[in-house]
Amino acid sequence: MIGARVRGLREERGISLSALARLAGIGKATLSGLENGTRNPTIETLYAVTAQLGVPLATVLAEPAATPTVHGAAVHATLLEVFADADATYELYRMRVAPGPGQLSPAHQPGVTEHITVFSGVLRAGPVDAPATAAAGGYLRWTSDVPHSYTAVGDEEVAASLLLRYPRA
Amino acid sequence: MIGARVRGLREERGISLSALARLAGIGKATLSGLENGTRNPTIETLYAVTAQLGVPLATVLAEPAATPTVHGAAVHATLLEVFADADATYELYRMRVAPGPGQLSPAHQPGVTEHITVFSGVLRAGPVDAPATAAAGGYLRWTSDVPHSYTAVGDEEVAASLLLRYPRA
DNA sequence: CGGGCCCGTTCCGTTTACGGAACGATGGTC
DNA sequence: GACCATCGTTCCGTAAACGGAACGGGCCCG
Repeated sequence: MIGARVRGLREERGISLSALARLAGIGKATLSGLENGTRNPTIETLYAVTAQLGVPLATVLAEPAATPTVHGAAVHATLLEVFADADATYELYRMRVAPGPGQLSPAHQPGVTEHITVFSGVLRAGPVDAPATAAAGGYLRWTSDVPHSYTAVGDEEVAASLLLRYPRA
Repeated sequence: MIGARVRGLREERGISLSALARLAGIGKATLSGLENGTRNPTIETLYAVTAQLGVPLATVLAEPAATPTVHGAAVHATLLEVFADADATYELYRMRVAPGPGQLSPAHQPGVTEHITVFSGVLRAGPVDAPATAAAGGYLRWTSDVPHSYTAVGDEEVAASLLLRYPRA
């Protein structure tokens, strides 16, 4: 898993296992075992390798579901950041809405608001009884304690940022 | 360094070293040595701990600023994502504004717009001749082809997301 | 073909990270 | 006071990660 990523990065750069081990100041046996997954490396060892590869440690630490994604019929969102404040918790998503029939989302807790800034395409979203439309650069905002919908207008996929605000109960 | 972060996260949660070691399925000696920096833990060990703390591994691996950050007198922004569309390029930032005198920013190219959603604190920002104010959950938007300013109102630091839209020339 | 070179893996002795147990310190209860 | 539970550190034998050396394989060159 992590070994495969290291090996991939090394081969991308076209350098040999022996050479990388020498550059990183570790034994060839260590690097071989790391790449093949037969060793459980220390942070220090892994850092020596990633530093030589010029990538941050996080690159090879394939977090299993580190960035949770939400899939739906038309909507696909990736969590970029969570911010927990005294008054509310914010979740910032990168959202894509595929063209077609759109997607319905059930009501959230009372007081939850959604904030969308459209990057590209045309989005029609909001409470099912009063959706609004925004094109690239536009902004939408509604209180999502009622069922709401997301629909891409036209044939183009919509890209946008979605901010969910959950007030402290 | 990394030990201090683990200790900080553990104490934030108010659980003892013994309890965390038991939950993570590792020895108390191991966790003690890890927190005090007298051991060089394996990935496996560190993962067991961070998983129990509910944070990704990257949280405790003090990466030297992998993502570019913009520092100013009062504003500190971290680039989260860049989105290049046919019509415009978007840059999404995580922004903090320190309390105090605020910060002035010169005019951008014509047509550039800024979009801010405030997470916490109260922010006063916009064109210098017509700034607007937003509290937690609020949204600001202006065309930034004129000089503009950012100021935290009150003593609390402002946290927000900043979206910059650069129309294609 | 033989020799030299570098490749990646395997072997092996040393170092060290590991978990369990023992330790002294602290706080609460009777 | 004695007692007990839990805290975080230290001690210690074991398991394993470490680097160096040896190994087999592939390639090039004379």
